[in-house]
Formats: sequence, structure tokens, C-alpha cells
Amino acid sequence: MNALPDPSPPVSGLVPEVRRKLLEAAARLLSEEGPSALSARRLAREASTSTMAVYTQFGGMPALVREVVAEGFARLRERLATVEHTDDALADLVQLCRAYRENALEHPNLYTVMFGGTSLGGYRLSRADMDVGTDTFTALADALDRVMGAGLIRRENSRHVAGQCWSALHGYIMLEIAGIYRAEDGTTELVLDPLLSRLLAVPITMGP
Amino acid sequence: MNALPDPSPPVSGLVPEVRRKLLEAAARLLSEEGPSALSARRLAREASTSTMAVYTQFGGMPALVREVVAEGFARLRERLATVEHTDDALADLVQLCRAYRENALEHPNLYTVMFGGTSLGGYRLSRADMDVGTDTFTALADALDRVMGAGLIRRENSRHVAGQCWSALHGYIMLEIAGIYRAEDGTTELVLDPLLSRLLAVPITMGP
DNA sequence: AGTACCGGAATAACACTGTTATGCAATAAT
DNA sequence: ATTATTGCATAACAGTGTTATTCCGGTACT
Repeated sequence: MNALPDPSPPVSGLVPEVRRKLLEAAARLLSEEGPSALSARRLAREASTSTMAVYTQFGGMPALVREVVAEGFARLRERLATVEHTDDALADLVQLCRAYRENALEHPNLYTVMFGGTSLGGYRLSRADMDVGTDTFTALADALDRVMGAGLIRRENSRHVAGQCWSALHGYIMLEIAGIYRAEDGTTELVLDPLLSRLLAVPITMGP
Repeated sequence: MNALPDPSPPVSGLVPEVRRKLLEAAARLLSEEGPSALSARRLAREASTSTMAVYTQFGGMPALVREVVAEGFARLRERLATVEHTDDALADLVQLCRAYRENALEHPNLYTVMFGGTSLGGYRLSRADMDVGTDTFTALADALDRVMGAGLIRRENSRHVAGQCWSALHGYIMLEIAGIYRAEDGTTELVLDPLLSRLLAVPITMGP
């Protein structure tokens, strides 16, 4: 009934391409169709394999989701790393916040799973996952350290201030993803900008 | 041939107790065992009925979840309404924020469904649901109006400031529910209090 | 070479899920 | 009293995650 097996299976040891294809399909389905599209059978179809591959390669759907989330964290870290350090530390911080928000709005489903606590088929963040996620936090703290070092904002515990900025950004972005705030209503200028500006006691513009 | 089942009670003013029992079981299961425990069959068992009741009474699982969420919004509104107006408008605002956070932490699963955008079996917030949810927002704005009227904080657009407070509160609470911030680590005093204090340019203490 | 092996994938089955179709009992309407 | 309708139970359908079994193909011996 089925087509003949793939004529060229270059095994080549290290990373099974079945694993790669499953992860790729999972990331794409989550991004394009949302969490409900993430099913073992659907993944198997998309990756041209059987559901068993999910179990031999990952051990189950929750473990697969965990890897997708880990990749999401990695992509976020890389994205934040693209923000270069210029001589204007405050501008760098703003760019960091922009990159964070852009990444979240470009992959909203993934973002809510990463930070929103969306239970995806019984999967919840483990402490290890959260530790990975919190180096977002350290990126913010480092940027704040430089801003404080330049005397551009009040000097204090950068980790605490980073926690405040993260809370504010995260909260605004989650409400934005939920559809309560919409950039076309001007909420970016009316809510987000004043929020961060007041928090750091310095004018900030997140819009383009 | 036959139209969609009308979700409203059919004849007498009496609300079917099957409907009440289903909603009660749904709220309890969501609160105690999380979103994955919300299944039609499980609900039918808990309410001593059959899965069909879910469809005759509500029209399906998404509609039932919608009602649970609506009840959550109603409970939040009542909770916020218990905060009395004293002659200290700023203290009232703080109590409002405390009530908001306490309600969220007491029903974290419900809260993430209400505001976090957790897709629960394909259910997502409709615009009507969001409008109901945003009278939380107006409660905040009203409290801010009184604080501004008393000259305790800078006078400006209270709706915009309310949006900023809501973003900050929501973000902190979501990270708290996700397990990233833990009150036993002192994050309430180190992150949340300074966050709101700076936002309003007045000292605020959310802890007990 | 031949052969035993063994790991990963395919097939199928189990216990679930939401949903729909059917049937039935009781009530409302005529 | 007879008909129509309403509301739930039963059962079935298609889907889910997961597990057991089978089976095939490359690896590693002999």
C-alpha cells in the first residue's frame, strides 16, 4: 500500500534526520497552526515517518515539546545576541527590548509556551528549562549595567531592575498576544513607551 | 432540520441543575487538576450525567470553557468590588492591586486561561470575553482617577496609566505563576514593589 | 563470506479524547 | 388524548498519546 521506502537513506550516524524533521515540523506546526496542531500522528505525517519515531527519538510528546521550547530559547538568545554594543548604552538597551518583543510577536505560540505557562499536553516548564530561559534576564541585566555605568540612569541593583523591566515587557507582550492591546490602537506609544520610560526614569521609544 | 441547541435555559426560570453541576465540576477540575483534567467524559462522571449534557447545555467543550472563564471574570470583578473606598485613595489602589494578585494566585489555572491566552482545547478568548475582562481595567482606571484627584500622583490620562499598571502586574504575576519569580525569594519586595512604585512615582508595598 | 544480532521504525492495538447520530422517556402544546 | 418537542443516555466515529509486537536492515562478530 505504501510507497517504496526512501531509496537514499544516508544514515551517517550522528544526528538522525528523522529527529531533525520531527523537530522542524513541530516548530512549524506550532508557529503556523497553534498548539492544537501538535499531535504525534500529524507530526509523523509531516515528517514522513511513523508515530513511533516520536518515542524512539524523544520518549514522548512532552519531551519533544521540551526540545522545541529549548530551541525557542536558543533562538531568542541568538536574536538578543545580534544586538550590538555601541557607545550609546541606552540605545542598546532599547534595541534589546525591541528584539525581545519582535521575537515574541513573530512566534507568539512558541512564546506563550516558553513563558506563559501554556500547558501543552501536560508539559510544563522544568526548573532546568527556566534556568535556560532566565539568561534572557541576564542579557537585560548586563545591558542595564552598562547603562548605569554610563551614568544614564540611576545606579542600583541591575538584576532587580532587570526583573522589573522583564515583568513590564512580558506583561505588555502577553496582553498584546492575547489581543487586548493592539499596536494599531497606538498602545505602543500610549502604554508601552511610558511604562518603560517611567521604570527607567528616562525617555524610551519602542515604536519604529 | 433542527437548529443548534439553545444554550439558555429552556422553559421555566429554573436553571437546570445539570448545567450548574457541570460548571461547578469544570471550575473545580480546572482549579485542582489543571486544564488537562477538563474533558467531556470526566465532567460527565463528576456531574453524574452523560457527555451529551455538555452539548445540550452548552454546545460543546469550548462553549463550556467560555462560561467557566466568564465566571472567573465575574468572580474577579466581585473580588475587586470588595475593596472599599476610604479617604486614602492611594491605599485603596494598593488594596485593589493586592486583591487582583491574590485572586490570580489563588486560581492560577483559571487566570492563565482568562488572560494568558492558554488555548484550552481550541478555545480562545473572543472579543466579547475580552471586553468583559477589561472592566478589570476600568476598576484600575477609576482608582487611579481618585488618586490623581487627591493629588497623590501626577495627574494624566488614567486609562493609559491603568494600562501600564495592568501590564506590570500581569507580567509579574504570570512570571510568578510560571515559577520564575517566587515570593519566598523576596521578589515581591525586590521586583514588584519597586516596579509599581516607579510606575506611579510613589512608594508602594504589595507584601503583607 | 556468512550469520547472529540488535536498534529503530512500521503496524496494530489500547485507552483515551471531542463530537455526532440515534433512541427513548418525559414533558409541553394542541 | 395525541402529537411535538425537549434533554439525556447509549453508542458510534474519528481523532489523540502511548505501548506491544513485528519486521527489516545495517553492524559486528566468527
